Amino acid sequence: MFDKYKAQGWWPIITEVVSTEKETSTKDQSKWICKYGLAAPRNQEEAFEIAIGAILTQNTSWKNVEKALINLKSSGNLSIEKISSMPLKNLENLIKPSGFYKQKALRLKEFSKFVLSFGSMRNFIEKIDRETLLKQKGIGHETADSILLYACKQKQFVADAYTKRIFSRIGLIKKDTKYEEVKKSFEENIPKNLEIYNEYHALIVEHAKQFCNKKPACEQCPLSKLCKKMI
DNA sequence: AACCAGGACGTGA
DNA sequence: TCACGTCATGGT
Repeated sequence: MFDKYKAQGWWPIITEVVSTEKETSTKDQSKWICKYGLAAPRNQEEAFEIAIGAILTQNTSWKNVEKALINLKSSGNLSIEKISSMPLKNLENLIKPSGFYKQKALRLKEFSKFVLSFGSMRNFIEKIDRETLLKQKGIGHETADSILLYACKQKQFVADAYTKRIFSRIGLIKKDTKYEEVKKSFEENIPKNLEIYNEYHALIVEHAKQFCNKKPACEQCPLSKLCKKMI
């Protein structure tokens, strides 16, 4: 997969692009895009954004999550303090494009307050463990592992639905294998290395999007030869 | 116009 | 434990 897709450079981060065109310089023409390959998180703000993105992307396409994140960021509300203190209705409106916006607004607020209970994002990153994180409402296995791996740099393999779909089709696991078991088998069979955990999951997502989606494109798939195609 | 998207939770069996 | 309904917007 790496040969095919190259390094993914997760996690993606929302960044402001300032236009340098002179003709329209009367207005401050800036736009926001989602950028990969930044070696994020480079600071606590990005770590927090990653956690927020992990919650927003629950059963939702990343494209819709981008819209929600840009709404938050461009309005200056993508911070622990703002999300935990702003009116619920405002938050709901900002994240509406990501879907399930009422429950997600609550989850974002609860999570932000949870981080605040550690004192700061830095302390949260230092102290948080998987069991404690899983007790938070709205944070299940995958979201927890995404936050721990990509925001906190802990060696936790993210075994999402894509992972199960690809590797059950290939024939390496059964399709009814539970999350914790899939996670364990990966952690036992690939090098215990942060970069590899990071990149491996990102490649799985890319592969699932390009070829191994619900209706797979097996003809063009780079893994076609080694796959048992157990659709 | 159905169907799907980087899930999680509450419920009843 | 486990299958099933619910939550919701935007793209194909």
